[in-house]
Amino acid sequence: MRSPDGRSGTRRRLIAAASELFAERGFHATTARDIARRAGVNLAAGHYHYGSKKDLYLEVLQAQFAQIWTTLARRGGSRPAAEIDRLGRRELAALLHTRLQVMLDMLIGPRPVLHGALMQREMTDPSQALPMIVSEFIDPMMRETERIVARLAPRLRPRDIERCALSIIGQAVFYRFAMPGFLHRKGWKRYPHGFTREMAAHIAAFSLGGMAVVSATRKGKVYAGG
Amino acid sequence: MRSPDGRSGTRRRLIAAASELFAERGFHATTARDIARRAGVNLAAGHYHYGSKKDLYLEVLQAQFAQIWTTLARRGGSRPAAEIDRLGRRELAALLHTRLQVMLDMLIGPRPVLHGALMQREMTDPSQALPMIVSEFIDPMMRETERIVARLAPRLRPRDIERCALSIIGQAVFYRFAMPGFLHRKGWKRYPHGFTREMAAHIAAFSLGGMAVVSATRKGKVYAGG
DNA sequence: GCTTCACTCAAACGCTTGTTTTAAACGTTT
DNA sequence: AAACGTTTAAAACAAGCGTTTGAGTGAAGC
Repeated sequence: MRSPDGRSGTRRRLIAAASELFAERGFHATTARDIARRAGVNLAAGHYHYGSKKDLYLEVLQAQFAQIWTTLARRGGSRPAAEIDRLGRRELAALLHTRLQVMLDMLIGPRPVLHGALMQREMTDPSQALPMIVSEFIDPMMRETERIVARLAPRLRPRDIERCALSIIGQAVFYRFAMPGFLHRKGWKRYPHGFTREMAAHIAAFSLGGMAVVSATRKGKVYAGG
Repeated sequence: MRSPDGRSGTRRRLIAAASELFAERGFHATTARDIARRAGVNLAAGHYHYGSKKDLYLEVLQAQFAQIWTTLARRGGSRPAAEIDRLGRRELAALLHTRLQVMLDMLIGPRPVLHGALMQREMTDPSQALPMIVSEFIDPMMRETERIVARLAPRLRPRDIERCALSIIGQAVFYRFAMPGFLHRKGWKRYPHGFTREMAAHIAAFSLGGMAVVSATRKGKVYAGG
C-alpha cells in the first residue's frame, strides 16, 4: 500500500459507511451492496480490502472501540485512578455527574457516537467481538466507576461497590437501550435539548442517595432508608 | 377450521417455534425453514396459516405480550392502583421489592420468559409492533411504578416521580440488556442461583435511598445527600 | 357416495445474498 | 517503459431466502 489508505480513501470510506450501516441496521440487515453504495465504491472493493463482510464488521468494531476512551477522557468523563483517589467528596460527586453527562451525550446526545448502537447490537446478538468489547470498554468502565463508588462510600463491601456501580451505569445506559420505547411513549422524535443534562443530574443525585443507604444498611435491614 | 387449531396443532406449534426462534435470533436471522423445522411442520404451513413471516412475527409479539400482565400479577409483582394507594410505607417497600424480584425472574431468571428477549430486540430494531408494546406493557409498567414511587416519596414533583421510576426500571432491565457483556465479564454461563433475589434486594434498597435524596433535594442542590 | 373443506406436502418460483471472476484502467514507483 | 498496488466495471456463481403452486389427504356435510 503506497499510502495509509490507497489514493482515493477507499478503505476509509468503506469503514465509515460500514460503521454507519452496521450501527443503523445491524449485521444481518446490512448488505455488502448497501455498504458499497454508501461508500461510493465498487462492490468488489469490500472483499478486496477486508476479505469478507464479517471481517469488515470486526474491523468496524475494533476501530470504533479503539477511540472511545480518548473521547471519554477528552470530555472529562474519565480520570486516571491515582487522580480519583486524591479527590475530595464534592469533587467525586462532580466527577460522577460529569461522567454521567458525558456518557449520556455519547449514548443519546444530539450527536451520538456509534458505540452506543453497536454495543447495543452486540448485547442483543453477540459476535466474536464481544471479548474485545468487554476488555476494552465494559471492564475499564466498571473498574473506574467502582473506584469512584468506593471513594464516595468507603464503608461498602466489595460486592456492594460493584452493585452500586451497576446501578449507576444501568440507569444511564437504559436511556439508550430503551430509547425507541421511551421516545414513542413520550411522543418525541428525539430526546429534547438539555435532556442529558437533566438526566445526568437526576442519576447523580439518585445514586448518591442509593449509595448512602446501601452503605448504611446492615444485613437483614433491606428496607431501611425510611 | 375444524377445531380452534386444526387437528395436529400446527398453528400452535408454529407460534411456539417462531416465538423461541425470534427471541433467540431475531427476525432477520430466523428463516421460515428454521421455524418449520422446529415446529415439525411443512414449510408451506407458515404461509398458509399466517400469510407471511412478518405477520407471523407480529402474531408472536401479540400473543406474548397479551399474557404478560397475567403472569406478573399472579406472582404478586403487580397490584391494582386502588390497592397501592391503600398501602403503608413498609408494604410499599415490600411491593417494590417483590415487583423487582418478579421482573428480574422474568427477565433473567432460571426460566426466563420470552418477553425480555423480544422486547430487547424491538428496542434494537423497532417494528410495527412497537406501539402495541408501548401501550400494552411499557406504559402500564411505568404508570404503576410511578404510583408506587409517588406513594413512597409524596413530596416529589411529577417529573421527579417519572425519573425515579425510570431509575428503578432501568436498574432492573439493565441486567437483561447487558447480559452477554455482564456474563462474559464475570466468566459465567448464566446468572447464578439466588442472583435475582440479591439484585432485587439491592435495587430496592438503592432506590429507596435515591428517592429519599431526590425528594429532599431542592433545585441547585444537586450534590446533596452527603 | 360424493362433494366440500381445511389442511399438508414436495417441488419449484423468482429474487437477493455474499462472494468470485475476468478484464481493463489508473497513478506511482522502480 | 515496465512493474506494481489499487480501483472500477460488469458479470456470474452457488446458496439461501420468502413465497407460491398444485396435487393430495382425510374427515365433515349433505
